[in-house]
Amino acid sequence: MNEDKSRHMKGIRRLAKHLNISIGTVSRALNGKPDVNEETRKRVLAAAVELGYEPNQAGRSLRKGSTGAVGLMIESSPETAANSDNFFLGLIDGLQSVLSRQSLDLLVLPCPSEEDPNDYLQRMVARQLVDAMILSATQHRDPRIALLSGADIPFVTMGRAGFGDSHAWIDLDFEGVANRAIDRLVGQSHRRIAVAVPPTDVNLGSIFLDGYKTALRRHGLPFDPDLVIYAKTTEQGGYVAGDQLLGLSERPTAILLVYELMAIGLYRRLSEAQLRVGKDMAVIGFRESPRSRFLSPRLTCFRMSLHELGGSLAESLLAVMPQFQAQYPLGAVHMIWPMELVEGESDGPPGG
Amino acid sequence: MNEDKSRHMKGIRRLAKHLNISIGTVSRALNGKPDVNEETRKRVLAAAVELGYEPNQAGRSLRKGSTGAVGLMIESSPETAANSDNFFLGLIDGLQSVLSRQSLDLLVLPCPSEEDPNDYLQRMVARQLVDAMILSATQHRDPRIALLSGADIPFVTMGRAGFGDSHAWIDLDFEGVANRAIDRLVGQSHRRIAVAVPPTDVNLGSIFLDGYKTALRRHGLPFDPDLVIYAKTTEQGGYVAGDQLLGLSERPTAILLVYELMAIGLYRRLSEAQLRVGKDMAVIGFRESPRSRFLSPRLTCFRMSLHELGGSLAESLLAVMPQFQAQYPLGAVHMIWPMELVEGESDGPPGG
DNA sequence: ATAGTTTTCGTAAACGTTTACGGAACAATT
DNA sequence: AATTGTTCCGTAAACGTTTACGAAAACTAT
Repeated sequence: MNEDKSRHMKGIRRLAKHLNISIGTVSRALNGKPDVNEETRKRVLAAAVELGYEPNQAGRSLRKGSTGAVGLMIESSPETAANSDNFFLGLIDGLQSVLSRQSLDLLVLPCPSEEDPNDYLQRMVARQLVDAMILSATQHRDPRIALLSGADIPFVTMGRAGFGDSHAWIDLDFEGVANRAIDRLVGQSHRRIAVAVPPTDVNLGSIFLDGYKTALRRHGLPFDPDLVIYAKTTEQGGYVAGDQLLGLSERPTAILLVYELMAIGLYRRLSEAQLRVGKDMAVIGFRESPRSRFLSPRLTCFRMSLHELGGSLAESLLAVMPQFQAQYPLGAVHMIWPMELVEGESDGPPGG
Repeated sequence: MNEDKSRHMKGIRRLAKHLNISIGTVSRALNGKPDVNEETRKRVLAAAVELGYEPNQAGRSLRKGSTGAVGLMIESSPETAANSDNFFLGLIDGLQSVLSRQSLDLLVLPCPSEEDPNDYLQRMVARQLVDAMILSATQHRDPRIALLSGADIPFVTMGRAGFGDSHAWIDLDFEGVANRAIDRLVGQSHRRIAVAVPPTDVNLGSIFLDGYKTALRRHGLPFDPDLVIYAKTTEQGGYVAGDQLLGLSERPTAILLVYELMAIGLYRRLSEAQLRVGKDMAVIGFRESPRSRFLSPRLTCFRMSLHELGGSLAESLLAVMPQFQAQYPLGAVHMIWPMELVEGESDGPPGG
């Protein structure tokens, strides 16, 4: 060929020169357009790998108006870092497994802790480096939702937001977990059951609390506000939750944690008070982690597949992206993600 | 103004029409170029916020050949998810704090577990959506390094790679930690000290092991290959490391963990064997986490600031980016990140 | 052989920026 | 008044793609 002439060129132009055809044809060949001879398409594809050609994303998305990437916004503050733990990495893997089937790339967009999440999201959206967004850790009445709706960019949120919630979302089954945990504890003849939640402005806390209350009511048990312990969803939070638990005048015999991570701190605080977890105090956690199986005693908690959750999240995102609605005709999905009880040794009848 | 006429336009053109000036001037005003009247610059800036203008990234980077973003490549396999824990989120926050000062954005690029990391990196680089890369979890002789060097894209790695290592890197002080841990244990009159490392093809393992060996030699203690336990760096890995430990004919009195996470599994295994951590078996971990303070007994381990590490990583990246070498004239930094001992209750003289 | 159809390809415009270049306006110097 | 310099701004080309359009070529059917 005339590699001599194509040597100094770049991009698709180089490829075209190399093959002695026009750049239009090269582009069509690479993009699987129908009006190109199969023979030449083969030659183009072969030359592409030979020359290591990859289309320039800037040029492509400038012309197409779409980027072939979706964004996952996370917050990287030390606070979230402690909480979210390995949650995101598991989720990401599930997201990719579905997105890659549509040759969509995932970009994780971490909002700096110094910047306002709204400003950050606004900037990212305006820059148009993704076609759609996944929002994690949505707060009650999260303003980011209005922003994305207004900008008319497809998105899905991990977590309800408490509006009419007409947008697509998936949320964990906080009510179900609270219900089944109470059922189990009451079945073990516990009567005074505490619950640890983050401050109620966090969405998940109030939902969990609602589940807790209705479950108590269902069993004819009174709701005692003293038994609601507000604490951070960290190891440290679990420890201070333990503090508060021990300080109660009429000590409960069981406690429900909205975050599995808190168990570590709680375990320590209880052992400092010479209380045996599972005997003197029943503990049930929320989401299972590799950790919970290796605590002693093993933590009773609820299992879910992060990978599958990520997959469903991706599918529900595709369902609101115009390009993919033919393949994923689901509409805006609203989904409560089911969780499965994992029996440990951290609960049991009061008094052992 | 003639908003009527500018209504239907987009981008910088809209702004220009709105102000009745040329798009060239608008662009220069926004980019802080000197040849623009301060008066008009003010008007442009004001109009930009008024109309909520954000430059289109595709157009900009197509023209400039740079994107204003740097990438952090991570791997999202379930394996890494378990290991890396909250490592990345902490790191990211530190990275951002420095990068944002240069108005650089950070894009986290998670390699799907199904895709070959090299192919993925190649794709991302070729797409030109970042100006520079940060590689995490570099392996021994990591081929990604050759790839980036060849593509002539600035990068820095988190972890040595064992080549000549002429590229910029920062790595944790595995030798120092191993040395000081051994010093401490020997000072507590331990003589048989085990060490748990991942399979040696992982870079950090062999370095840690080297530090362990030289420290033993320094104290005139023999190196016994039986005391090197190969295990995964997870809770599960800590548990099976405990298994192996207990199975040794001549049981050591102390063990050194290359990963703090393993402590949870090890604690459990030891308690199952009725051994008291810190009395019957001294345990020293590697990197401190919020967790280690709430284990009982508290884990003796080594502390570092993820935030500062991220900051240094970002600075050393800027130092190899041509655009910023004036401000960060460091050259290619090779840095061993220092760590500080945190005394817990998990070690002590043999026999309590 | 002609007209119509299909297949295949080249041409050129467009996407939204940035920037080299040159020109206009004005001030300062001779 | 002519020259030089400075300040500011508009024009237009470029970046690497994709794609609407039309034309040439190759069939098909009359």
